Amino acid sequence: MSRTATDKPPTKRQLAAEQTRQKLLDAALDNFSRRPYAEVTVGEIARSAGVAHGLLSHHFNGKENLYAEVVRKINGQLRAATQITTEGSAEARVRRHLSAHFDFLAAHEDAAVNLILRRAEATDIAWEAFEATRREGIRGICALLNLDSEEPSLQLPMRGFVVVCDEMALQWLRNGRSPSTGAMVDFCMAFLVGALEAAYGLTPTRALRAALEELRRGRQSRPEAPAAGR
Amino acid sequence: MSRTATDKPPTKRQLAAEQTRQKLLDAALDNFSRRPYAEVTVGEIARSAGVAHGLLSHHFNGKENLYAEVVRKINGQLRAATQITTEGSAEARVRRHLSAHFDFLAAHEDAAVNLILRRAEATDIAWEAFEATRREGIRGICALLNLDSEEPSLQLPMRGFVVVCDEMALQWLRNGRSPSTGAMVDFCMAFLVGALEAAYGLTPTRALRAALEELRRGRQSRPEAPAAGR
Amino acid sequence: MSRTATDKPPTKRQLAAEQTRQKLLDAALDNFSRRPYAEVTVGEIARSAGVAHGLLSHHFNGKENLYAEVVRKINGQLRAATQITTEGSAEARVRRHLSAHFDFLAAHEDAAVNLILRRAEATDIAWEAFEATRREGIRGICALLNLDSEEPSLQLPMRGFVVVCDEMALQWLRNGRSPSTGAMVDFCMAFLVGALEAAYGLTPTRALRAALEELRRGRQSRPEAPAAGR
Amino acid sequence: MSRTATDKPPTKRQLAAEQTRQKLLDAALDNFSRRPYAEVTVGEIARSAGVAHGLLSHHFNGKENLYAEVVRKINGQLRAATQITTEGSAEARVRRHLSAHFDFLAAHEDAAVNLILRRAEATDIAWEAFEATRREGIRGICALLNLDSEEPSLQLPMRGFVVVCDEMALQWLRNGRSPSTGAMVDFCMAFLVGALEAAYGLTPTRALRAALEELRRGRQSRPEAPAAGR
DNA sequence: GATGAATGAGGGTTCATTCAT
DNA sequence: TATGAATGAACCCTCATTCAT
Repeated sequence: MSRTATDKPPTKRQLAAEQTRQKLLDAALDNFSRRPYAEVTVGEIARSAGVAHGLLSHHFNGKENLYAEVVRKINGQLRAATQITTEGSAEARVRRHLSAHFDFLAAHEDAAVNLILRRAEATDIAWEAFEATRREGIRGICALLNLDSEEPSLQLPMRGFVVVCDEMALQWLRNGRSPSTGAMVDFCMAFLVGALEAAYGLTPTRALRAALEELRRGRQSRPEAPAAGR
Repeated sequence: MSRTATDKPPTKRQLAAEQTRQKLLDAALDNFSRRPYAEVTVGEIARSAGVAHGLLSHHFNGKENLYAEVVRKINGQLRAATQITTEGSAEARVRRHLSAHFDFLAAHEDAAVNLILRRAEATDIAWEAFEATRREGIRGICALLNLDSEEPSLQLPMRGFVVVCDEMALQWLRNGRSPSTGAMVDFCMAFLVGALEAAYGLTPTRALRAALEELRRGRQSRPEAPAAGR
Repeated sequence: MSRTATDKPPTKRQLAAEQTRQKLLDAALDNFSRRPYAEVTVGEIARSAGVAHGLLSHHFNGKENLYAEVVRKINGQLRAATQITTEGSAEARVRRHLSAHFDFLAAHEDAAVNLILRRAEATDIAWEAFEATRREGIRGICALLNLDSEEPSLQLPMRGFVVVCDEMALQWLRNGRSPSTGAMVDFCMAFLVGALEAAYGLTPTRALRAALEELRRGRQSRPEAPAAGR
Repeated sequence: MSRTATDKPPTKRQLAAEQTRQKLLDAALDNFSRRPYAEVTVGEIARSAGVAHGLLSHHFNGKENLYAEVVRKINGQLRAATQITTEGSAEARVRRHLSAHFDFLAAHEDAAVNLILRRAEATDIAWEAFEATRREGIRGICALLNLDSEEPSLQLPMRGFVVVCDEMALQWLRNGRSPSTGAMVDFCMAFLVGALEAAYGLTPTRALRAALEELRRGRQSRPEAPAAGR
């Protein structure tokens, strides 16, 4: 499917075909961002892309697969955008991660609402793509906190956490991005603590305790935020 | 829906009509519980109900409205099922509320998954119904904690809270209802604290502090749960 | 599906619906008579019938079924047209039967060519209809000759016989119906003798011998036909 | 097909092209043997052949022509396979011819059913190929019997004869090749007599009488077969 | 000669809704 | 109120063919 290292250099035609594929993908991203799956027709997508609608099946083997590809694409972009540097404390890095997350969503509002935050079921095949994004999000946060994202007791709480971030982001976008990104991050951090405590309540591990203390320490060093529970 | 305050006793025809309406509503609830909106046809619903499909438009003015009605119905049932007695502490009552919530979801699994937890957008008109449920859920929790659900600083965190409960419930149902309802409630309570702290972080009100202390008090009296933040 | 004796008299609407059904059926018969299955579109049929094309699926559940219905219809007509009186010798009755057969084919030339003589496979479901016609044809001839059409040794020869009649009829229609119907019948009779002798060769039964003698007797009493094998 | 009498030795490219052509032709024969014309796509054929589907139009000028070519090819093979030696009486040679016919059909069952016996109309251009086969078959039999296959009075009966052989062969293949080839040949011979008598009935020529006597003589010398008309 | 990307007409079917009965 | 025949827009997909490379 993808060209390997031993491939001959792509010919002009292959290049053109790839371009067409991208045009279709972009057009689909655009359309699916604005209207629900069922309301977007392949004809519209092809028209947006300026190509014959038959090409859609040629390149993507049907509307469903194209949709899934779109979801994968936007989520890949999200993942790339939330890769953050390793500087600073874990808490600081989580904050930067979340901040980048919100920035990305704000920069791709339509796509964010319809292809990231609201996981419209659409179709089985796309569902997989949604799930992958979610798992990836959890893995990212866990890594920053030195937690094992596969740990069973973390599954539910972390899922809850990412979902809470998404839902709040959704409302935030609807509200015209108020309150500030910083406040949104604060909210998320509070929920993150809640999530970890939930997990800790079920199975109190050393790693969890360390992560929680890390988060608390970070919070205290930010004087504008009230000390927890005091 | 229509009969006014001057109500004459309903004629036989009105009675029969109401029965037909209910048959359609029940059939629709059943069908929409099992398949996404777009995959359910009015023909199927009418067939399930054993009536002519033309009646669907007659009684509900179209598929969309019927769907919204279905969402309203199931959510009304949910609301009724989570009305709890006023005994005990606020914390205890919140727990009972959540417990009842999970029980209801477990008892109506299909409907829960498709009509409550996953707010398939479906259509603008149904979206309203989903939103109403969510608002109602928030109001319920707030009332138990003596909080004003209209308070702006509570909007986002509380939305996050209900959403987190729903998402975890969704996974829980998928997992065959493991872990126990009690553990699920614990999870939710931890997130509730997180939500309130998030709100308190933004605008520290007396009511919030009281609610938080209430929750902490409750938690301490349940020795198996670890003390917060230690 | 069909109304039974206890049915209430059909309402006007049922009557109208049945009329529509017939219009569709007639239009389909006409179209399928002129062009092969694959070249006839449902749109054309509906247009010919002067109704919406959606009705085609409504009444017949798809093009394939409509086609099969058409085949059944024309073959039913053929069967009706070849019911002959019981007067005369067996040989005379067979001749009348064949004569009627040719007359019918000539009167419905297009349909005959495409829906009777050339059993375009079209589709599994239509194949059944073609087969039924053939079986019926065999049964008819056998009955006239006091033969058991289920007799295994008769299967192949009789199949061959009806097929030979059909093929010759096809050429006959192509030739502008020359030679005369009488000559065509003579041809068929000769093949019928061939068929029965083939069967007799394999399993010489009394019934077969009787039938053969019957045919020979008939032939001798028609002086213009040459005595066999002299 | 193209290279003329002045033939230079074929270049490598011509050779390769011819190979491609053959690959395509073989793949097409295989595919058309298994599914009706309309259900076979050029893409499948090209894939089977392992070449680009564009080549199909290049080499054969379209699907229809390729199909006709396939019919010609298989029928050419059939013709070759039924060339028999000149030993023995006319009757014996006819039998050998028919025997070879059945053997070939059995050895190429799929192709036989779909490309020889059942003359699916497919398309005008293929029809010609089917007709040619049929004419050739008639000519072959006539030659063995010293009959002029162009004789008008023979047209219809002989057509009937070959068609009867084909139809019985079709059933025979469906029945798992029962009864034996010998019995099938017997059947055919009986029909051949029927055909010739039909022709003789219309126009009693010396050649026909000779042929009939030849066949009868052959039959008598095969004691297990009952004498005709006794 | 060979490739396969591109075309786009054309297909059959589904389905929510309407409306005469 | 109930029926279900009728409508026809809209859908996605298939596919033979073309043609630049």
